[in-house]
Amino acid sequence: MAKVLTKREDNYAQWYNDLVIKADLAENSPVRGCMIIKPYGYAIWEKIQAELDRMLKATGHSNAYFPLFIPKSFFSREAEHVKEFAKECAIVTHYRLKKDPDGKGLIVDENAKLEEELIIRPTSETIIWHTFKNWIQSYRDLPLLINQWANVVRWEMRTRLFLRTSEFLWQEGHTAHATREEAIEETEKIVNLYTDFIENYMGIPVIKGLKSENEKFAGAVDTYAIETLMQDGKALQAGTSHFLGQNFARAFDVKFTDKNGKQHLVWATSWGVSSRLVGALVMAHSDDNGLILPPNLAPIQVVIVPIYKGNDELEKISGVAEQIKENLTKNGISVKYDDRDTQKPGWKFAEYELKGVPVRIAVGPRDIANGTVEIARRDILTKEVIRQENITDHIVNLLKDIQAGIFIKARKFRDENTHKVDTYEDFKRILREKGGFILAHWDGTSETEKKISKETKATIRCIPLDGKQEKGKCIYTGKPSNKRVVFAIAY
RNA sequence: CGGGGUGUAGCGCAGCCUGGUUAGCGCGCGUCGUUCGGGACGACGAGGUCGAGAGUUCGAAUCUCUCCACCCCGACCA
Repeated sequence: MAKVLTKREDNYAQWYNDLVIKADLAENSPVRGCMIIKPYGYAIWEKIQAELDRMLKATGHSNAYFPLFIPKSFFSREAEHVKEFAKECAIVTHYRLKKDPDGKGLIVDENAKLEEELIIRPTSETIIWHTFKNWIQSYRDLPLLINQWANVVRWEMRTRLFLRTSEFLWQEGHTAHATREEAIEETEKIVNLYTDFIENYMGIPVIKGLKSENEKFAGAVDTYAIETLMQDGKALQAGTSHFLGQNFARAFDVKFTDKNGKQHLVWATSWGVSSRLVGALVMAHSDDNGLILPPNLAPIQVVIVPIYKGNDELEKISGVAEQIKENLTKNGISVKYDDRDTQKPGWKFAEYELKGVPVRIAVGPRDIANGTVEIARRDILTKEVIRQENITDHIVNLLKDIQAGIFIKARKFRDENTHKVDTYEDFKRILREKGGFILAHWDGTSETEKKISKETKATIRCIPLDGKQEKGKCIYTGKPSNKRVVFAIAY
């Protein structure tokens, strides 16, 4: 037993760290707060990317690329924006090094100071809106629907692999529209697109909603968010979509001429999901034996492990295994046949379990004699023996079952850990004893929200979009409220 | 930036308090043999500027001082 994980119930945070490292997803880098994403972890990110990219293109968005560096002056243009991001920016001040005259190392060449410092993008609204000014003149140029896949840097105090790192990978969409209604429609379209992706590909149920004033994006009129619940009862924001109103158009003077020759400021949105989703995927489904990956995002969906003594046996087994692999591959399934003789079967079983491969097929001498294979599913750890001739259909259906089962299990967990409370005492008790999402009435003021968050660490995750209107009293102030909001302790 | 802690082989650690041959252990790694249906076993082997610098001493991983790095807890956050 080489790679044992901390048990979730002993220390959930440690379990997560162990898992990310032992499943070869990522490791810490020499640079504080930054991670090295290893091939297996990156393969998951690539699956996420590929599907989202397809969905975004299908809804009319085009990819482009904007610079990593943003002139400092761009930042000051939008007041709210600068206020929020100023405290976590990395800044480039010089462009040259020179030999240290006193030693062997290198030092910054003070003669190579930049006239205007460059900020490493924490997000790209400013440089994009600076550019959009030149791209947009007429209503004929609208809507403008741009996405970019990029890295960004936010100088974080405390970091955790995938969940919060100083540098992370994401996609950021930036759109411009002629009307307010159209921009809001775009903002909502993206929230729904993210929801579709996270529920149907990642297998994680979400709550869609609006952010409160305190929690919304700096520079946005409204922020829509999708919130997910992790196995330890903490919430994780999985994606955001912002209706920016005319704030950035005003700051960067982006106007268009309408059909009647009149000039108007354009309406904007921006939205993104990040490599944090990999962390969500790990925390939402996995168990004490390792990762559990939904088939739709698993880099390897099926692994075939031969069990043999000697080359004669291996040859026979390989004949069967290669045939199975070929048939599955024809059905669009990604299969790995692991015939390495450097590792034992038991070692391979444990390794693929740790890495969350949804289905394992074992083929040994008994199977050759009987015309069977052994099939093990990762999510519920069951094994069955089936006839070789039925295998392709069986696996196709099994992968569908696993995908559905993972989602149903996560949804059941989410539902069981969502509580309605009507008093502040119950609120604190549930938070302490169970965690999870708490649906409670709130008087709508930032002041109350801040007090609750200071006293309990719980924040308003969102004001649900599909929440029913319901008369009630704020759990903190007793003032009237007509809708419950979602509270939780969040990542 | 406050409060706590840790730096010894690729990884995880012991040794330090009470200085003394050649600095140990587990995992991992290499070779050979037996194994192979849930992380095999045995034998042999390779691998170290003990975070850095200065000091005390006949002698420092061990004592003293300075510096550096990282981790955990708080304030910030996708």
